[in-house]
Amino acid sequence: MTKVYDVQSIEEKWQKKWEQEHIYNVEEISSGEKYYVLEMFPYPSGRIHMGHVRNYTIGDVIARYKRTRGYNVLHPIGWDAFGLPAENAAIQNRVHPAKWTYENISQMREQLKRLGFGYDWTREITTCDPEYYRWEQWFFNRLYEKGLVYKKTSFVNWDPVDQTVLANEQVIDGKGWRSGALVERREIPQWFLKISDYADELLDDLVKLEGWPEAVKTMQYNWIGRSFGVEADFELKNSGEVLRVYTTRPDTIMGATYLAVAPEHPIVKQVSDNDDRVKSFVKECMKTSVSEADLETIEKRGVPLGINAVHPISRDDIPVWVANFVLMSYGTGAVMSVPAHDQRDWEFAKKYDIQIKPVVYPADNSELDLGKEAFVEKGILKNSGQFDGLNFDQAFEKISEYLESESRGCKKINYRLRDWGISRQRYWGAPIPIIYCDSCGEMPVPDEELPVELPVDIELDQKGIISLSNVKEFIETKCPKCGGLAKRETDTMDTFVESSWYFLRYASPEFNEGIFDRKSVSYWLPVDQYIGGIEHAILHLLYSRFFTKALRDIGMTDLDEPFTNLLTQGMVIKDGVKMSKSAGNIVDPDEMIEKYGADTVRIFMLFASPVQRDLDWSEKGVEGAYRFLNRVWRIVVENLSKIQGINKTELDVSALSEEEKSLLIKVNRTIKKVTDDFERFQFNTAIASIMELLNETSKFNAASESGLYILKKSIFSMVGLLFPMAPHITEELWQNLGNRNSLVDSRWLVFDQDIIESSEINIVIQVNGKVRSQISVSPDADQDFIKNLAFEDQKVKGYIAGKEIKRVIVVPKKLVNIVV
RNA sequence: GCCUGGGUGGCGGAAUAGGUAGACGCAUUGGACUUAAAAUCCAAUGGGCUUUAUGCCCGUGCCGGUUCGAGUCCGGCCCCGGGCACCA
Repeated sequence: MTKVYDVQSIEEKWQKKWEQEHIYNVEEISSGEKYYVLEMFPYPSGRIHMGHVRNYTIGDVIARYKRTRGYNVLHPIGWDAFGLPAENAAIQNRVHPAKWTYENISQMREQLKRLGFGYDWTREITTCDPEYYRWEQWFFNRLYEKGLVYKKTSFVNWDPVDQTVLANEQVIDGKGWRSGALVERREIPQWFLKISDYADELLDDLVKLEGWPEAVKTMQYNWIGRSFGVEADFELKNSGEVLRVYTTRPDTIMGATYLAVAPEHPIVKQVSDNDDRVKSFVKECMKTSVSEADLETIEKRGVPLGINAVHPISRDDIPVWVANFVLMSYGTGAVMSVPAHDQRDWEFAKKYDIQIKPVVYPADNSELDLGKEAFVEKGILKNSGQFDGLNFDQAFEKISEYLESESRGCKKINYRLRDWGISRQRYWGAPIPIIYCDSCGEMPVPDEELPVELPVDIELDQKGIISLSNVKEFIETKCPKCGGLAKRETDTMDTFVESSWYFLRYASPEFNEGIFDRKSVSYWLPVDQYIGGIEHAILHLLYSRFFTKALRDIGMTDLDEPFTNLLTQGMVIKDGVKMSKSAGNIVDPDEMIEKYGADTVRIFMLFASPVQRDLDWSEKGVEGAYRFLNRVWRIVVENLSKIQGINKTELDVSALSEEEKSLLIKVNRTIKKVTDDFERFQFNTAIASIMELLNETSKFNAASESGLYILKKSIFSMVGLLFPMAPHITEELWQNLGNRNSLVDSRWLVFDQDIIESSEINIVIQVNGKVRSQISVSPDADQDFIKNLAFEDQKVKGYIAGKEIKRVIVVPKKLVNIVV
């Protein structure tokens, strides 16, 4: 064994060995339990970044730990390979997206291997491979058959100079990122998946996800946003048409003093043709991006449409406005505005001098002051005719009943969740398998003609842009029904479609008779532990849940939910901001590996911060991790010859010296602590406690055979506990310690509870809640005994002398508090 | 704007069910070893006070509350991060 910890050769040696022995490849076996641990697969952007390193280190530790606990562990990896950056690279570097993507993949694959992650590489998936997206197209057809696919128009960001659709990310301060032109909203036909059909189940099943963070569940709950309200019809005076509004506060309906509709609402068009003011306002409203954050932060503005509507209950005339804060995509695209009881309506009414009519009063009879803000709480109705005196619940019932009896409204459940628009006017994506025939209409591509392959063998144009709408050979096809000339859909699918089912494909990645082998999926799924960034809390996870349920409903699986447990990791921060190319604060993992080794980088990542929280990058911290592993190396080197011959199996604990006993207890406590921490994924404190054990072991002087045995046990324990986090150095040490087996297939360490409980425990004595003294007692000392000891304590006596003792609180095994 | 998470020494963080605030690491300072440096090892390290002690007081973003006892629970505020449906 070398004196020096030779990082590079050790890591290379073990990586080679693991790969040669295919040690991480797994199969379905009938005995024992399976465990499927999965990290969110990477987008092949070029090189691995620290965020990946963190994510995959956490996953690798869990996979290795579970394997030592006897599970049959599936730990796969793949590539989320379609997406926008590949097209940007094409434009910037004139390189074909496919070439760029595959080159990135091979580079990143090597980087992952260099970090020592134990993946089953035989299951590697690449989503831009036709053998992958073929099944996605097949699934699209099933959804189409079930009526879960439909086409409608919706808005996109349009760059009027570049004549292209822009992603929200490409709109900066309302302008196209390359052209700098003011972005417009443009309405185009697009394909949608009816996720709204699953809104109730997606919402109600959240309670079943006990292994998910509350924050993620709350965010999904609010995102789906089920609300109970009322739809009410306001008749338009000019046309007799009905304007339907949705409200969750029907109790305030008598206070409605105007209606507001979205700029895209059909009735606006009728007016804007003859009203220049409305026309220019609507045009103005179209000059924003489609992102909700932008819409919600712009100044609230509106103009009157010049038409009135009849209130469905009071029959009063109220004016109709068009306003930029009303969303066409939510409810009916029209709202009744009650300035007295809604803050946004209040501000709008103040701005445009519209009447404010209070109809709900505080239940405690306190005064209603609408001078500064709206009164938005629920209360008692007044000025509401027949509904006066009712509270919210009563008013909700009576008013909806009344509207229903007059055929002017009804109760309605609404969702904030919108259907999923999957059309992208982009090249680098999976083609949507639809054919348009002039005589037969639109239809899906028959299953036997799948995959509809994305043509890869095409040239970039002068700007580096590729568009499917220019590829004649792709577009022109024949109609599956009549055989006549027909055209293919040129939109591709949102890349979220690929990532919504990849975790199922890992169960049988080579299967070519279907989307997956049912047998394999029922063995491996659900994913026992899913790990990824908190930024995916809503979209990716919600879409994956939707796909899983839809696959179940077409009879492909029995799964209700894809991910049993979810761990959301924080970001990697440097100098106060997220580590990213755009911030210019990237630290290349390869450089760190070269300098300190993969084990050091892994240990730092795990030690610097708890997994759910953001992690501050610090090279000083990396050096600390490196020092720690060097100390581990050295303690083995220095003691190797001493402990080699020790084969003791029985220990007489009562005959041990204090020092020996103390280390023995520490070893057992550390095993317990690290085990508990691993179960909770608290790797930072697990490492801290191994460091404590190392500190105590370094000070230890083995003076007897028992002492040497305890020293050996401590060293073996440290190596075993560190293995899932630092696999290379521990395998090397393990072998040098005379073991023949690999730690990969070893069993997790056990601790002896009796030894842990054999030491005395510390009891804190407080007087009036302040710590004044401490005593040491055996763990089974009873309360009265501890109480008496506390009162006899010299320091305590000084604090309680001459004072009346009001109360004594004894918390077993913790403290005594004397209140005087 | 809406939804959501966070704020503890010089720094990263610990305190698992309301019970010793600051484990472990980094940095800094002093010492040992060395011709010297690096590496390593040992020690000190939240702030203040003076009577220098087995001492006292303050201290977990801010204000208030509950409790024998609050970093932890409750109410109100401030600041920072994540998401907002075409970045992935």
